[in-house]
Amino acid sequence: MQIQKEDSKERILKVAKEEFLIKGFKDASMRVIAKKSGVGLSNIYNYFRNKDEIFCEVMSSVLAAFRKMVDDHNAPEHINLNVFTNSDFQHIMINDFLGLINKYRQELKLLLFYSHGSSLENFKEEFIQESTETGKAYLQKMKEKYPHLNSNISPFFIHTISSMWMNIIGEVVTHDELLDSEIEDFVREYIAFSTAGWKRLMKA
Amino acid sequence: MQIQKEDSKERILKVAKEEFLIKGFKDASMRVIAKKSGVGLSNIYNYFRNKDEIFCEVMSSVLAAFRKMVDDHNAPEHINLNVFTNSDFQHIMINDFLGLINKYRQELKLLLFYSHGSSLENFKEEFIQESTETGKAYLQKMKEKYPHLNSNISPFFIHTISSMWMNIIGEVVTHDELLDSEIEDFVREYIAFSTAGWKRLMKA
Amino acid sequence: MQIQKEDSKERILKVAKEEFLIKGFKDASMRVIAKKSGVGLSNIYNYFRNKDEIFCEVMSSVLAAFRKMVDDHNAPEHINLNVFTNSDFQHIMINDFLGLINKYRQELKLLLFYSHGSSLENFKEEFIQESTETGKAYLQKMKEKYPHLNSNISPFFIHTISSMWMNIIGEVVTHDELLDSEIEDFVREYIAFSTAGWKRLMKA
Amino acid sequence: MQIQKEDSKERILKVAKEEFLIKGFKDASMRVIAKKSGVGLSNIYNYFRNKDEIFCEVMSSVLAAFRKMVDDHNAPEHINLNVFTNSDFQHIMINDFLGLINKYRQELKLLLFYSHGSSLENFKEEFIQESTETGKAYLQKMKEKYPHLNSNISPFFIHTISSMWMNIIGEVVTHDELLDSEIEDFVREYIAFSTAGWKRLMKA
DNA sequence: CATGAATGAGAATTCATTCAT
DNA sequence: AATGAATGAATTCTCATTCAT
Repeated sequence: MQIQKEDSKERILKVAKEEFLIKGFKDASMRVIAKKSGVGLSNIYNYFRNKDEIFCEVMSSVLAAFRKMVDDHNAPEHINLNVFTNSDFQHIMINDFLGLINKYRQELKLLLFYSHGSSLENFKEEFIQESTETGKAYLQKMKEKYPHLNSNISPFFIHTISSMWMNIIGEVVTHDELLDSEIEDFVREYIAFSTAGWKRLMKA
Repeated sequence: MQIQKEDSKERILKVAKEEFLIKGFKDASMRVIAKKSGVGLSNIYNYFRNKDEIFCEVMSSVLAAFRKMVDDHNAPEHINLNVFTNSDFQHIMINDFLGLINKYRQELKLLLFYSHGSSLENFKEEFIQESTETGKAYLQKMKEKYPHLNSNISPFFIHTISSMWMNIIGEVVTHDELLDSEIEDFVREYIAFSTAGWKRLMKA
Repeated sequence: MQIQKEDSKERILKVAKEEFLIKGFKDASMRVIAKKSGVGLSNIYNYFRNKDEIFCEVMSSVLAAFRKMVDDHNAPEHINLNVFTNSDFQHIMINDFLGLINKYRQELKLLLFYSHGSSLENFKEEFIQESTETGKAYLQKMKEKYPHLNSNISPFFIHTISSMWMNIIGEVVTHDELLDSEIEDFVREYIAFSTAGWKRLMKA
Repeated sequence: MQIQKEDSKERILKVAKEEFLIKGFKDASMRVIAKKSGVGLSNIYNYFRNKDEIFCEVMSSVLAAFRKMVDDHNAPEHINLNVFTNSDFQHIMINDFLGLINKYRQELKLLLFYSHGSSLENFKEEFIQESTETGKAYLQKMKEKYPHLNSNISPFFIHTISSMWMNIIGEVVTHDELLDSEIEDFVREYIAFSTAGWKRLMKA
């Protein structure tokens, strides 16, 4: 019947991703995925153990890239006390983020907005938590090195800033229509905004 | 059997709110709500047309308060070009927000995180959109009044800032454990952070 | 459509019993039960929480009768050291059993042979265990009262005798075709057989 | 990948036996058997026509041994009118049984308790039926040879005694924990019990 | 205002088996 | 002898909602 043979798995993944983006993980139906993939419903289970495994496989590449990026930024040679205040540094980091976003726009959308019910539903919260801890550690080091600076920032503020990062990613990812130039404008503005903000906070 | 008679509706609303907070709108079950309310399942439909109407009714008070607050802040006498840069002004506004949050913590949680599947699922997006338009109008007026200031902020930046506000509300609402003092610290920090940011952006 | 209205539950129970007797608990299908009952599949779940609850309800009467009979026989005034050796006593007990069997033939069949997968699947084993303990207690008392008798019977023998009782019930229940006279013959023979057996064992 | 090549069949049989013992014939899954055997699911069908054939092959040895034992005992030179009443004779027979049980404990368990759904599910009943006929023939011969003895035993009693034999086998097979000495005690007791029983029945 | 029965579509997953290679 | 894809029917149970009384 179907012309294709072995790419069933790829078709399933492709269709599943589309369905997840339309309905969300929980409301996406295996029946529909099967039908749209031109694959027998039960046959899907020869490729994936369950719906969650499909979701995770759809997400695997972005998760790996995400993890790699975070680890790179946390690598010892990059640990630098200017993270928040140095706009060059921020530029690099943001551009990395933008690269990720451009490549994995759909997956990030799924991760941030459509993962409810899957085993990745807590990813965002967990990542925020992790970022918060990283942020606290930065401030701790700062306090040691530059005692004259105010590094006495409340934990909840750091948490909120981490959350904002995720929020920004969510916004960029959601707005497919943004031109590159618009994003660049935004980035410039955000860097100006936040570096000024951090300077003020820490000079107090 | 049941002592109460007419407060059935109140009991339904109370139980429904709890269920929505536990399961989310979509996954909350009418059966469970009926059982926990001590009300016959079909009887619920004498009080509400459907599950969505329950959700909206649960949410009606917070929506009204929200609307009122926004309208108040947008009232002509409050329109003021110091919105972003004057920290006193921000303080007032934030305190209003905090009052709302304290009073409607659960409802806001529902609105921001548990409304998927309901007719209010787009509330957050719509509100962000509205705020964005308001923000744009402010800047427009600013440009007219103080031509020397930079009011050429990209629409997406404004949108993102609006989104951040919602995000912050979400964070505060989520963290029930925060002490008042911690929130005060956070507010002071955030005001310092953002007013500095805005000043820098507009002076450019 | 259907002429009957309120007896749906009864029809479901009746049909379910039939299906269980044909297919066994596990292989009986809710769909089939629904179809044969002239009831919508999902409607069954207005009457019963799940398949197991149907089974238990089908079985409730026989379980109660069973329990009552056992308790009666274990009542203090009936505790008697001639249980095994006195044929009159056995006659009474057996006749009670036969009454039960006649009344609950199908249910007993379900309980003994068709309960696999249900929450009652261990009933037989548990009952044998209980009977074994009761048997041991009898022998213990006997030892105290008539020291000259041999009451040193191995636990496994007692267990096996208990199991045999269940086995006999199973056989009688299975053979619907037996005439009352045939059962009477059997009972007479079995009593002769077993009382002689016990006497020999205990005189040793 | 796998070191073994041709013993695939043996591995399948071994694993299948384990699965049957855990889940029963019907609930044992071909997929699981394949996975645990390290054999492709469809490859199993190169060795066996279907699940039933696996079960039968697992059971073939015990069935042959069972058949042989029964035939031996029914051989003309062994036909003896003391079957029931002579304890020496019973001892021999029982020891044969115990040998079988020790060697084929698992298979007997499968045959008696886990064969539901397979083509051997009626083995027990059929064997009981066969034993019953054999028993009747014995009694018939007895009646001819010793007219003064009561050989007028009801068919259902004979059937039940045959069933008891199977029941006893089931109990012994089930209780893996029994020591040899405990089994010996039990056998001695059972022989005493049943020979006394039979004597009483036939002298009447 | 309340009840309980009914509906019909929907969910994910599992099954033994077959087929083409 | 082995693989992996495919099949098609089956499973129990849940859902929001409606209807007649």
